[in-house]
Amino acid sequence: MENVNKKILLVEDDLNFGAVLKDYLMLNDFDVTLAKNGMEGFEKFKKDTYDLCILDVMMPYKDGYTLAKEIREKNNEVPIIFLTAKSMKEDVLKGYKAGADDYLNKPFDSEVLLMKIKAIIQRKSSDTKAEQVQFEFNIGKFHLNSKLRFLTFNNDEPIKLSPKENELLKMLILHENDLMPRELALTKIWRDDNYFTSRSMDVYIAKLRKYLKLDEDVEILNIHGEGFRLVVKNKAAE
Amino acid sequence: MENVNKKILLVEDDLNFGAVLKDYLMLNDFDVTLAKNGMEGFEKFKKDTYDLCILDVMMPYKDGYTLAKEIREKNNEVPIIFLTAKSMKEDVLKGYKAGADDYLNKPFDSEVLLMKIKAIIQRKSSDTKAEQVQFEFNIGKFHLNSKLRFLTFNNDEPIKLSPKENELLKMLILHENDLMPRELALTKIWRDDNYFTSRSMDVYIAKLRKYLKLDEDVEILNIHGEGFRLVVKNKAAE
DNA sequence: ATAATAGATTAACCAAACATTAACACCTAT
DNA sequence: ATAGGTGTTAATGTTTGGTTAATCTATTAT
Repeated sequence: MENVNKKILLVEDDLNFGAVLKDYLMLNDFDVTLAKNGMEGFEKFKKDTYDLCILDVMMPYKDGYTLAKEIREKNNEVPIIFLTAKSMKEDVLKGYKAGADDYLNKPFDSEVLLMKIKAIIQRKSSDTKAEQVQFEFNIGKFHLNSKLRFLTFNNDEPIKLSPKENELLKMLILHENDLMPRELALTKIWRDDNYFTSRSMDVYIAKLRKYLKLDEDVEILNIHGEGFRLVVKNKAAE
Repeated sequence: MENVNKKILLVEDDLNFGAVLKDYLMLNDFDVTLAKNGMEGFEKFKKDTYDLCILDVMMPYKDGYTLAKEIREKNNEVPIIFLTAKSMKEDVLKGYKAGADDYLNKPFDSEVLLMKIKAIIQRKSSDTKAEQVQFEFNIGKFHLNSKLRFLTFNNDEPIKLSPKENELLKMLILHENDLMPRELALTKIWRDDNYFTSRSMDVYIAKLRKYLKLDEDVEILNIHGEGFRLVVKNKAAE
């Protein structure tokens, strides 16, 4: 692949500051799209793919956290950096919970931001190298479209999947017939690994099992203490 | 494998602060090793593998940056967080250049540190998992998949193995036809060698023997006072 | 030969992990 | 306001895994 510039979505309601920051980043060889509020930011996010999102926290109508959550529902991977004037602990924690990769208090030094951006993009691009852009999967007699989040069986009406159902099923399919470690799903999808998220995951496994009952050859098995395994029997007959 | 706690190397010359931070992290289910200077930190780093390093920047003899550079020479992947009293831009940049993943100014909020640690470990944890060891074995007419923990005989339905059964059988296979010392299994699998774990192991040997009865050429023999020996007869006929 | 030690096997028991359904909280859109 | 969708927490039941106990058998040392 050629060396294409990294694309950044910058959402900042302070138009002056936003323009200055955009120029600075563009001078440093990033492709920057500027949105002036959360709504516009989300629209632009949906229309394109970005390597990084920089979100101001305090914005009218839709704040940075809400936007981050919406972005996370669409894309669980893209790095997010929050910009904020306040440095209150609650806000920082809220940010990390919303799936932030980093946090920066205003006023900040632009060179520091640049370093952070480079560090984050670098580490993402290394573990994203096996990145799955693929979003259509066949499993037994099912077909999953993980971009539109629906699952079809034969010619039945498609089953709409929630974001979590979709992510979990996709991860199971990507490990078809192999172990999908519990911990992996929890850290990647739930972004936290504790007793409650683990119970929550069990609930979703039960939901998926219910859907998958339509094809008796498809089954989610548990490997006690390790994780789950999606198996497809009679594959020869496919 | 069981859910082992993440290991953190903490290098901090302020013994008081170091001990407090160590306790706090251990309360949050991390395995913490504390080193009181750069030299000791590097020694400990070489002796073990860690999921994260937290380095104080200002330390006598060997500062945090130098240590980070040494660590990066050995390991390009392990996440590093710097702790520093100063918030000077040059230092921050120097830190990122040395391969930092994050940066925290003292005094900092311990909950914030905890969030950062979790965020960082999560995003790293996927590519660290690539440790592919051997997990498929043939023994007589059996086939063992020790990753998915099952044992198949011919085309029979796979026999599900418990973690202990699986580990023990794997160890026996790795010593095929040779002595597998009792003490080895106890220290490696049971992590303790006493009367009760020894009885427990006998129970597991009995369980394995029951499974292995399917193939009359495979047998677990006892070597009195020494250990066990997995033998395969008529190997020529295989 | 016999006592002492080591091993074999089955069963009983408890704790942890998992499964499933229901209740609840939250947000969004009507 | 309210209905629908999504995700978490609670409540309850089931399964699995591991230890311990009880009872027997084999081996070794004297």
